Parts: sequence; structure tokens; C-alpha cells
Amino acid sequence: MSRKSSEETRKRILDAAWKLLNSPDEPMRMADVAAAAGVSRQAVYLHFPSRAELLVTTTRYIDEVEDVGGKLATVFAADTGREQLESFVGVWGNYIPVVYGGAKRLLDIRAEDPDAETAWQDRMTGLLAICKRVVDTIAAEDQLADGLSKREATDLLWATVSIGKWELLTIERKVTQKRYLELTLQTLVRTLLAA
Amino acid sequence: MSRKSSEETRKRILDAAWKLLNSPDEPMRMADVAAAAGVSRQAVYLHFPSRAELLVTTTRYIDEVEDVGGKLATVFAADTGREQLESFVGVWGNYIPVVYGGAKRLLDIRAEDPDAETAWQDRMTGLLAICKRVVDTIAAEDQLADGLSKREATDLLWATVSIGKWELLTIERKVTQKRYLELTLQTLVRTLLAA
DNA sequence: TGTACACTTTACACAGTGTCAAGTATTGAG
DNA sequence: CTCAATACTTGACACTGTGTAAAGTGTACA
Repeated sequence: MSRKSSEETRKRILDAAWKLLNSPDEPMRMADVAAAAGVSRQAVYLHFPSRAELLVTTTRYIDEVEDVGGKLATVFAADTGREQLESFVGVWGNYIPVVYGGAKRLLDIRAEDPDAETAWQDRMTGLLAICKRVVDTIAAEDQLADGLSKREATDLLWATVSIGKWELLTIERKVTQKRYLELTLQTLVRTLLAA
Repeated sequence: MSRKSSEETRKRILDAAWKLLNSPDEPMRMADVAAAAGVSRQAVYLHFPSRAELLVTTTRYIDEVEDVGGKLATVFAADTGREQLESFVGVWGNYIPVVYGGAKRLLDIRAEDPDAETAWQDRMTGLLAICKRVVDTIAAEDQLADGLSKREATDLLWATVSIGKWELLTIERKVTQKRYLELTLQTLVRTLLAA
């Protein structure tokens, strides 16, 4: 087998993991991933040292394939803070359903897996940076709501668009994705922007 | 040993579980709980059929000892919707730190344990009912924000005071408990109440 | 005195992760 | 054409934690 085969197998494993991640009822043990990828369980360990690493790599892989970075970058094409906020809620809010499966499983093992914890922190830190930029734009226009520091506004924005809150509203309470976006934006506008 | 001993041992196990639950760095395996309670691992199984059941019972035990029900009932002593909202955020918001450890571990095993899932749903449903009553009061005064149905307002309130969001703001972002309460109340007032 | 009860001790079945070592098949370099 | 490296398979096993089973110990109280 050529050197290429290794890369292909790796990709097949990641795709299989991705698929299982998005089937909440399917278990995702190492053996399941291997079976779904059509390789032996050991082959998975040849590419990924542990389940945690596989999870972490899979989420990064999804981010890459779906180009989160690129999509989030478009948020800053908007000039005003309010427009950036709108754009951000739209882009990120519509990205959540894509990563939800992976994020949830990552969270599940986070308590026991330091690697998963690290990967989670990574993503959260990245999102926090975006939130900070949006808040900075708002603050630069002097449009930040009274009595709110930039730090607090950033934290509030970040917590409001969290995957956990999306899960509560859409999965648990059956709010439609469209309405979730509207309600979230409205909440943020009223909370973060000056009246 | 008298019939009483059984009850005492049970209580010691629950207290040990509670204690471990609130020490996030301590593992809480059945053997750990047993050791902390000063009994054999098997004794734990004599009182609780599974780890999930132990977790579930422990959270209910905390609720009982701390009298959540009673505290939440005081919310409705207030007359106006706005006052009820304030009271609710205070009571529930200050209860979260007490149950946080248990809630987090319950969430962790929820994916694999139907019992834990049920217990979680129970608690969330209970909280949702409180949210609904507060929203009803607000709506009866015609103070609900424009374009918001009672159902949506209830869901938003519920998601906003969720344990997950509290965790993000206080644990992850180091917002103080006091400031968390202020920010949460402000968000809710601006989001749910008519201007 | 003895028996029911609460608990201990020891042992084991089972699932899932991760490791190890030997075997097979393909591919490309000499 | 040969052979060695590469990529993967196969099968076995150690380890951890949950849950079960069974025999043993000690104590209360009828």
C-alpha cells in the first residue's frame, strides 16, 4: 500500500467518527468507529492514540471542512457593531447544529479526559475572541449598554450563544432554529446595546 | 444492629456522596463513596441498586435538606411579575451553587443512564413550571415584551437561569455570584418585560 | 438461646479502553 | 525479481470500574 493509503484510512476514520457523532442514538466506541470506517479496531489506534484524541481531532476536522474560521471572519465585514452582532448570531447560530453532536460527546468525556477538556477550552477560547471583537466594535461606537464593562459584555455574549443554551432551547424546548436565532439576537440587542 | 442502623448508614452514604459531589477534583466511584462513608463497597449496593440511583437519590436528598421547594415557593409571595422575577433569580440563582456539583455529575452520566436522564428531566420540568408561573403573572399584568409568546418567554427564562449558563459565567469566566445575579436579572428584565 | 438483620469479605462476570506481538498483503526501490 | 518497508489485520491480554453472588461476622431482641 502506498503512503497515500494511510491518509485515506485516516480520513475514512474521521468521516466515520463524524457520522456516528451526528447519530445521537448510535454508540461511538472505538470498535463502532472502526466498524463504520471498515477497518479493524487496532487500525484506529494506529492513527489516534486514544478515544479522546480521536474526538478532539474529529471536531477540528469538522471545523476545517465546514470552514468555521472563514465563516466567522465574514462577521467583521459588517461596519457597525449592531450589524456584526446580527451577522455573528446568524453565522455561529447556524453552525451550532453542525457541531452539536461532536460538542456534546466532547463535553461528556471532558470530566475524565484532560485532552477533551483542552480541546473544549480551545474552541471556547476561540469563540470568546470573536465575542470580544464584536463587543470592541460596539464599545468603539459608544453603543454599549450602561453599567456594562467590555469584559462583562463579552462574557454575556459568549454565554448567550453557548451550545448549551442552544441545546436547551431547540432540542429540549423544541424552539425552531429560525426562532432561536431571532430570540437570541433580540436578547443580545436589548442586553448589550444602549437604549 | 437495630433497624435504625440501616437508616443511619444510608444517610452516611448520602452525606459522603454529597461531600464528594462538591469536591470536583475527587473521583466519585462507588468505592470512593463507600470509603468516605466508612462502609464497604457492597454496603452501598445494599442501599442503592446502582451508581445512577445513588446520584439521583443524592440530588433529591440535597433538594430536601436545602428545602428548594420551600424557598421557591416564597417567590410567589411577591405581587408583581417584576418582583417575582427578581425574587426568583435571587432564590434560584443562589441555590445553583449548592446543587452544582451534583447537577454536573448527573449531566455527565445522563447520556448513558436512563435513570439519570429521568432525574434530570424531573428537575428541569419542575423549574420550568416555576418559570411558567412567573411568566403568567407578568402576562396577566400585560407586561410581557412585544412579540413574545408566553411559551417563548417561559423557555427563555428557563434557559437564562440554567445551571449551564451559571457555570459558564461564574466558573469559566469568573464572574462573581453577586454580579451574576445582577446581570441575569438585568438581561431578563430587558428581554421579557415590556419597555 | 437462637434467629433475623446489617454489614463485611472475597470472588467473579462483564464492558470498554488501550497494549502487544505475530501475521499478511501491497508497493516501490534496488 | 527480490526484498524490505509500510499499512493494516488478527487474536490475546492487562486494567479499570460496575454490578452480582455467596459465605461469614457480629449484634439486637424475642
